[in-house]
Amino acid sequence: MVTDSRNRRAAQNADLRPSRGTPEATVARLPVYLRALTALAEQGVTTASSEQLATAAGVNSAKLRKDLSYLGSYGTRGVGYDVEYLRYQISREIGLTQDWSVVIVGIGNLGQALANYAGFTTRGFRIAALVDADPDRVGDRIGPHTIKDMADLERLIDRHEVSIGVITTPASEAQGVADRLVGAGVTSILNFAPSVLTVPAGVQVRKVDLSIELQILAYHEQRKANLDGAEMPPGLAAPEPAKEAAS
Amino acid sequence: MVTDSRNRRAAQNADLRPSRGTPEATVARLPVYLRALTALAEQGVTTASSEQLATAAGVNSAKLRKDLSYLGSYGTRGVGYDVEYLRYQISREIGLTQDWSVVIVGIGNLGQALANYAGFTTRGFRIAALVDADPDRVGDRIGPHTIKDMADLERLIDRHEVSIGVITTPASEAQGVADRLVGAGVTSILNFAPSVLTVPAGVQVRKVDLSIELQILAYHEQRKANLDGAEMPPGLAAPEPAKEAAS
DNA sequence: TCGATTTTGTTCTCACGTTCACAAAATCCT
DNA sequence: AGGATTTTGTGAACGTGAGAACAAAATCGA
Repeated sequence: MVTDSRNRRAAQNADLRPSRGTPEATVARLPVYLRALTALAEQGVTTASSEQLATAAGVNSAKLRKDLSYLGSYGTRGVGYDVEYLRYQISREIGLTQDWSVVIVGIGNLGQALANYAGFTTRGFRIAALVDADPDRVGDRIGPHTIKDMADLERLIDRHEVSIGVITTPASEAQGVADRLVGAGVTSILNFAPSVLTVPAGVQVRKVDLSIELQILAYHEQRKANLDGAEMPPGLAAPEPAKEAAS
Repeated sequence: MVTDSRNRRAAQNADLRPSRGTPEATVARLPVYLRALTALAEQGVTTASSEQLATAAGVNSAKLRKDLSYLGSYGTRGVGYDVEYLRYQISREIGLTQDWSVVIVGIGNLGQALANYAGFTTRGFRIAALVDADPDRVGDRIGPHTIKDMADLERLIDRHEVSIGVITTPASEAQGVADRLVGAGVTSILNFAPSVLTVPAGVQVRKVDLSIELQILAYHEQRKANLDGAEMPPGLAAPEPAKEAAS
């Protein structure tokens, strides 16, 4: 049955759930604002205008104001934002006023780096366990943590009420690990393995891919190089498609 | 001269520079397609439909087709895409048919992890140098590389024609390092330090921030938790703004 | 040869995100 | 007190991106 496509922009949910819709793009910037506020607080600044804040966060001030307006009216016209107060409000919005337990799966170079990473143990997150499949590594200590056996994954997740999993295994293992994490009750995954994860609806996955970032930079490098040298007219760049596939 | 009546959305720049504008969102997905194609090629698949490819890349097929159409018409209707041919075309578009020299600055845990990271040394990228400011670390070997002194940064960049710099220093050092990289001719930076970089126009910066990713996950976790438990009516969530700033 | 089938390339529409611009609110100064 | 000044919060315009839908091109089978 086709829902008649005529209620074009009608029935905006603007009536049903107005205030609880913070755009994704905004959510992604809130941590940046939080960091900027923390830096200002450490400098002893108690009040900041949207202009100051925007500069510190590397965005433009209109965007910052609009972003903050989704959380509520926490500024004072003619004055600016109270640094500590806004800091608390953003922390609360993100959910950093409570602690989140994190498990890191795959303690290779990257996993170790993350376990030691200062920003990781910032207030709000607690490393509940480091897990690896290699028996030789189990028992090794990384800072204050001991590497646990992969077999205990489900038990550890349950005992420490882990809701966030970080995958730093090889790509070939990532999907299997994700399945076990989800099966054990994890509902958010941060994936560093270069592989596409399939998870049930309701499970959040974010992906960090180092080689993709590099490739995006390479693309822009190449564009710059082409512009500098011979600016070739568009449409002539492609040579005749030889199209001899390796058979 | 404007033809009067009907050009509402007319005067699209579709006439001036049509072919050379690949959207950023598309560029960011090309590496994903490339990886999917490589995986298919390794399985011996020589031809793939947009549907297959899209599934492998974790996107929907209409988006994939539209993305590929920016590069040109490299598919065959009724058949699909030749895997090897498309792989080459995307590689060329991204700029992976040439080699890019990369310098990594700051060889702490993360820097070491990156230096060893397999995806990093994928075809297209070459680690030209590892650099650290700590004299104790200079001379240490990481795989096939030797850590060089920070003082030699400019010389190394020049000698190896480095165009891409990776910053894995503490946040406090990041801007200074960026300045030196740019001064020495680097035009693309991948920044892992949690700090906002200011660079001249024309220099590309991409940022990878682990704690931000975690915080975004936390936000969604909290939303899920709030929905499960007591769905509080919007507008009542905020307690009275106590607003006692630390004076 | 010609129709049936497959699958691409592209158009159109809608949703989302960004930026501008300005009224509303708060403070400051005379 | 009241006008000038500062700065927020937001409405509106604009631009980019996503997805549905379909015509055009290629193959296949009779």
